[in-house]
Amino acid sequence: MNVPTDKLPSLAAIKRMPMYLRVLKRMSEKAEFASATKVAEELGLEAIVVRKDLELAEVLGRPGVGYPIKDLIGGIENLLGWNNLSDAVLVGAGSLGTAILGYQGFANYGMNVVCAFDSDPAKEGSTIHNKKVLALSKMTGLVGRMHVQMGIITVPKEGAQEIADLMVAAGIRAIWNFAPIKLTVPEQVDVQNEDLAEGLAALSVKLTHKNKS
Amino acid sequence: MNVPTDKLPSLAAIKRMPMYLRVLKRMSEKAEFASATKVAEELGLEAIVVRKDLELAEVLGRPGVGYPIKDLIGGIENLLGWNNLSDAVLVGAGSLGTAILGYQGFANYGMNVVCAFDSDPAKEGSTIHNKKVLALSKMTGLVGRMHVQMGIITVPKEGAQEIADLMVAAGIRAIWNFAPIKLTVPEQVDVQNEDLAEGLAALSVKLTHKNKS
DNA sequence: TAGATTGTTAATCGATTAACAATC
DNA sequence: TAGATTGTTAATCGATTAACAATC
Repeated sequence: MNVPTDKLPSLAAIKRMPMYLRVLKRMSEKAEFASATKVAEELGLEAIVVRKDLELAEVLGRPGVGYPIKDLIGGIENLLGWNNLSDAVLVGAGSLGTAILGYQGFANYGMNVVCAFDSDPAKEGSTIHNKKVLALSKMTGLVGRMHVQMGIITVPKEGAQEIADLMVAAGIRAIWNFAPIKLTVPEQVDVQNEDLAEGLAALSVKLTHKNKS
Repeated sequence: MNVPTDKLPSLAAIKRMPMYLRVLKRMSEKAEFASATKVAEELGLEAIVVRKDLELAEVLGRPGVGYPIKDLIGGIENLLGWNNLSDAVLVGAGSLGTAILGYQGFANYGMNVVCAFDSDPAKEGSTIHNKKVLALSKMTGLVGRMHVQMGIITVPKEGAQEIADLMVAAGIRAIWNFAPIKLTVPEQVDVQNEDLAEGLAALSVKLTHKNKS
């Protein structure tokens, strides 16, 4: 049952979607239609970029008017799979884990963090930002029972591979990895690495370049 | 006093540098030379990518042998401007701010977070991960006195623009922004936006796609 | 000498930007 | 009708990948 082979979305475009979603949700309170021009202006982008990206939502726009905002939001959420929430578990209730647990609005981003796990007995049983912290030994069972698909790794890099192995064994299919290390996982498991140092590197070169010239 | 116009580094390559730095520092304990082949293997990249990227460090490699690791590390740090630490201040001592203050190894990434600021009087005077939290009103003076160049914004989006304005007025030249909002700043000020939702979007489409096919 | 790996030029690929007819 | 904006095709740009002679 294959759909007509859509244009395959570029990663760059996908990464811009959350930003569109935020702006569109705000605009939806005041208007019914949004033009690419307007959205671009709000975000400091070129209108052509926005128009190309919004194609991916597969919503017909009206020349001279713009796109119906509600449909656009629906289209983008559908593209990302954010129209029905995925359950996730987080392992590593340190300060980064805590920050992520406290991040408001993952619900807007298609994700429901069920609970956290930590191997430190002192943290076991506590509650962080309304999420229970459980013993790591309970993860496998819970993930299996609830068919949790997504795992978030916020442990120090030494323990990250081990946690990834546990997650994979438990049936998790996508890993959001904050440890600065390459994880080895079976190819059917998706991994998204976050590396804060990337952004800092980008900022640093700009600053350095500027100071030189 | 211009250098011979080097190849201008691509942003993608720059963002891979921290990863190289980590691997090379680890390898430097055991070996003197590292080949692009070996580095690529460690990181799950293609050797050609690594070879091209390492060009930017402007270190001569030896055919059949590889690159002198120490020099390579120096070259990369020099490229990024991480050989001499930049001072930074952080505004917003919430859970994300706390996580960043606690992040070990910014010293490896060329940055020294001097202290944090928060507008909540209850936090004033406290210490988070060994960094003092001061009243926001003290920021301008401190930044000016110490010639701090970099500002980190970890306040909720409602307050972010205001903080950016304060930072700019105080003389900050680069802003690392974690609030999900477009900041308006003079063009000579660099901004690096971090948006966790980007990575989540990328992971979500992969997962969604997989579940469909 | 044989094997590995660099440095560099050229080819490919993909994403961004431009152009413009169609249409609200 | 005039102005704005879409949808789409083509042109440009930049990054990745391939190829290979030079050399340790």
